[in-house]
Amino acid sequence: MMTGARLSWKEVRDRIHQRILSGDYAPGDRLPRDADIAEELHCARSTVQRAMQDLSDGGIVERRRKGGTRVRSDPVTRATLDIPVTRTEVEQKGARYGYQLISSKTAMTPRSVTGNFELAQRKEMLRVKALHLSDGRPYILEDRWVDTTTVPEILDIDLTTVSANEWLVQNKPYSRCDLRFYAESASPESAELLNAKIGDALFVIERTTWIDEAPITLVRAQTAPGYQLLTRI
Amino acid sequence: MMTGARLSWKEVRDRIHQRILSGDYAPGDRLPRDADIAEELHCARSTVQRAMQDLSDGGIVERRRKGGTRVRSDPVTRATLDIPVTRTEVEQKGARYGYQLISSKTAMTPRSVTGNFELAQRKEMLRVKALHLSDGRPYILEDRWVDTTTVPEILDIDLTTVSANEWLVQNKPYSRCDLRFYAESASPESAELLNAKIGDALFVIERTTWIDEAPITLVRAQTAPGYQLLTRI
DNA sequence: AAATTTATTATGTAGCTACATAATTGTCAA
DNA sequence: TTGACAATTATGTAGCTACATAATAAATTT
Repeated sequence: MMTGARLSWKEVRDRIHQRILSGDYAPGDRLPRDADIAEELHCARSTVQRAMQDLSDGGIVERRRKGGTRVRSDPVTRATLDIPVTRTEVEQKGARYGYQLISSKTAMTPRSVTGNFELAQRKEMLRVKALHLSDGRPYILEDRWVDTTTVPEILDIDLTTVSANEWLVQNKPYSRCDLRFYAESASPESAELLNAKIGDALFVIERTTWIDEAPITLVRAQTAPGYQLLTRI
Repeated sequence: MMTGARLSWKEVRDRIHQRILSGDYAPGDRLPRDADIAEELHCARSTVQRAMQDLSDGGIVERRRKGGTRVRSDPVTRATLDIPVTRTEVEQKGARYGYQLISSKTAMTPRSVTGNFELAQRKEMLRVKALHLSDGRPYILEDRWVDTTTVPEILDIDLTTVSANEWLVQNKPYSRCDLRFYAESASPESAELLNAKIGDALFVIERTTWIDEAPITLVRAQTAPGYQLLTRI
């Protein structure tokens, strides 16, 4: 990684970050202009620019034209999450993946669903319930609505052999995705399917996707007790 | 945004993304080399490089030297989360922020804590319990361990007036942060403090931070019933 | 003194070149 | 056939220039 003469933009970034960490620049302080840092570190302004841009993306500093760069005085913890296809998630843990379709039928969406999609009107969609298994044990219970106007092909898919999760993600890329995380008590139905006790605290991942403005799917994925979501390294 | 003659790297990115979305390039397919795309779109290779890098960061494509660029065949949902200081979070919702210190005393860390910090030995740390309020109602109950070797100053801070959350984030920047999300049933103690019922499903945010290799703090933040974490737009 | 316009300044972006690096492919000898 | 080495190739990075853009500061007018 260019350990010799020239500094890479990542090295520049880390040096500047280090100065912030060590207290050289405190929250709210203004940093020197890119050009001055470049001169000091004997590198090009474009290198400093890339480094600063990365620190800005990471929520470490704030940059404004003419105003310069300053250390964020209201720091946020910014994290990146990866949510893979459930099959992959299970297999990456070295477990055997299993899948069961519970039900699949068209129905009128409740208001909570149209609300999530930011639709004014309720409409008919395909509702698919399915269970993902890890080494034969319940892992994730998903309750999904698929917009059959946007994705009519879903009606021809045999969802007993391919999960909607997998099929959609492989065949219907989305341009927008909203995620929502919360906790919920297990209903009698969920508890039975997830092999949990009624009232157990379940971690829920809710995902809504669109292609342009058109809804694709909304999933409520209830995870089995003990499930944890970690930030990627 | 340079709508005229030249294409910005974001426009290039969006065009390539669009082709993937429309099915021109399917998962697993190899895209043309940067130079060819540059020629086709009448822009510089560096512009395509920036666009591709962004798509790669976003988990849309995979790039390998010599191997070229291909559409990820195992797509992941990648999301960015912002977790602000609790005060800011409350105030951004237009609510009045409140804070109560419950307890603060040094104690021997249990194994679960040292495990999170990746420490071999148990050690004495400061344990701080506090309640964050939104419009006077319980919002987040935090149970925190602070490494007094790394952050000895914390012992001189009056934690009845300043929350450890705020003081640490303003004064002790971290170089590494691990996050963990899960659901948990309310214990009798938590239920009372959070104004919830015993056994209610609570959403928990667990955060561990380090400066270089040295532990700073580990917080278990139990949120009040109804709390939801959303991805930033 | 307030409002408007103009100049200044720091960051943002695009284009070009040159070279570094990692993978793969091809060649040749043992 | 296999192993080692060399050539090729596509991406990655750094440096430079030129100009765009936004925000502030200064100057000017009302």
